Amino acid sequence: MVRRTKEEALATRHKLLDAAEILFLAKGVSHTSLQDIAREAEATRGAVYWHFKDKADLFNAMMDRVTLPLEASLEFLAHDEQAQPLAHICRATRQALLRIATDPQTRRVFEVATLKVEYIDELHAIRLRHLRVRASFLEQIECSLRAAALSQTTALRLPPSAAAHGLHALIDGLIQNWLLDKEAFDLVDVGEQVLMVYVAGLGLKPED
Amino acid sequence: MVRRTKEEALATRHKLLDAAEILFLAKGVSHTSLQDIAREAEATRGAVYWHFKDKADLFNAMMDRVTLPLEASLEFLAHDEQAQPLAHICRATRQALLRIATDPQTRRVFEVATLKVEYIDELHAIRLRHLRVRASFLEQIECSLRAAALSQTTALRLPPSAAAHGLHALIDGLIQNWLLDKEAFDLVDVGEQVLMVYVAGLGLKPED
DNA sequence: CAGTTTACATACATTTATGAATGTATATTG
DNA sequence: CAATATACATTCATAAATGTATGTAAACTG
Repeated sequence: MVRRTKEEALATRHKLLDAAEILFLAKGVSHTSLQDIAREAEATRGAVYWHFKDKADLFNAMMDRVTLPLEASLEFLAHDEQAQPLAHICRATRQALLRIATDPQTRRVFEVATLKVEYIDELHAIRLRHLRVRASFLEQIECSLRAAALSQTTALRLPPSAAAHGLHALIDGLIQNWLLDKEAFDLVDVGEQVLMVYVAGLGLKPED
Repeated sequence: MVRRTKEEALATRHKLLDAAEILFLAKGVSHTSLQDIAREAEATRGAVYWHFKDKADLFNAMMDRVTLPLEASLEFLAHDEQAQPLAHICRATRQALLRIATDPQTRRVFEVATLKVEYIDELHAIRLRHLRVRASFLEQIECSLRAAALSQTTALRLPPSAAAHGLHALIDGLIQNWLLDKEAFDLVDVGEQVLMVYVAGLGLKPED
């Protein structure tokens, strides 16, 4: 009944994804039925199946809504600012941590992706996405680290690849542990501090 | 039929847990039915429900089988070796990484706990366990870092708590990322290197 | 060695999720 | 403005998982 206009349809699509975020976070992905999602969004499973092929498809759409813009902004930052590569890393990291700590939607989706979903073939896309993001992140870091070492005429204490893996693990580990218990420490503050420690350990002097 | 002796019963219990490890890893916890587990273990759901209350109970038993001994050995190491606290951290870390990288059961269970299960209230125990292990780990690290700074008569560049959180995040992040893609880097080698970098960044000189 | 408990296997009842099929009123389009 | 496609809602059939209840033969116990 009451066929909706295109904008209204887009709105229900977003309501469905909003509902999914909430419910996935609360009950986990696999324990949330499409029925649940429809109910929370004040729609029916018909609407769900109209907009999405199945739960995996819906899940991916939910991820896209947050990660695609985020990746885009990372890409954007990457092409900016070739001087001061180290400062660039620090700023980008700080911005990401701040975003996770303050933007509810980003936090929700990150938490779902980290703690509320099982990485299985059905949701293979999430693993691929994760790996893809990581790869570009690593590439970016490695490049910046090389540039920083060059401009400071010091050699890194590690092969750049290993150094980049460490830096990434540090940030990733911080995020995951913070999501597990948000009271344990301040994500942005501690993140900034330990990042400084790590780059200092690499033999680099802070820029800026 | 054919009632088993106590030892045989224990054996089927272990077969069930073995089966659970395999299947959880392959299909994820929530997509593995107790039927699946029973079949894989060449038993029936009757056996499963005899040994375990439900899937959550079985899951926890599976975790215990690996983490309890592991925690015990950590405890053991903790009371050892008060001199050279830094070297102690390095050795303990190296040993843990080595174990994850080489012992199939440990790796399986870690991978299940990290990637193949949803942290929801039903499995609340897993979150609590995770937090408990982390807390004791942090305490241990923080203590060792203080001791190291004291013995080297240098001040840490960070408050010890933040320094410990960073170190833990570094190791944890490495493990998680390695589990996500084991070809990406060598866990033990890179782990050792980045750990050195981090403690150097803290302002400490390597012991040993 | 009789009684009891153990260690399961089997059967049953209930619930629940899924996907497909169908219905339908309205927005959109030529 | 008629035809068609859209945006759902409803219904149905099927499958599958769970928990419980019951059966049972052999191990254990006094």
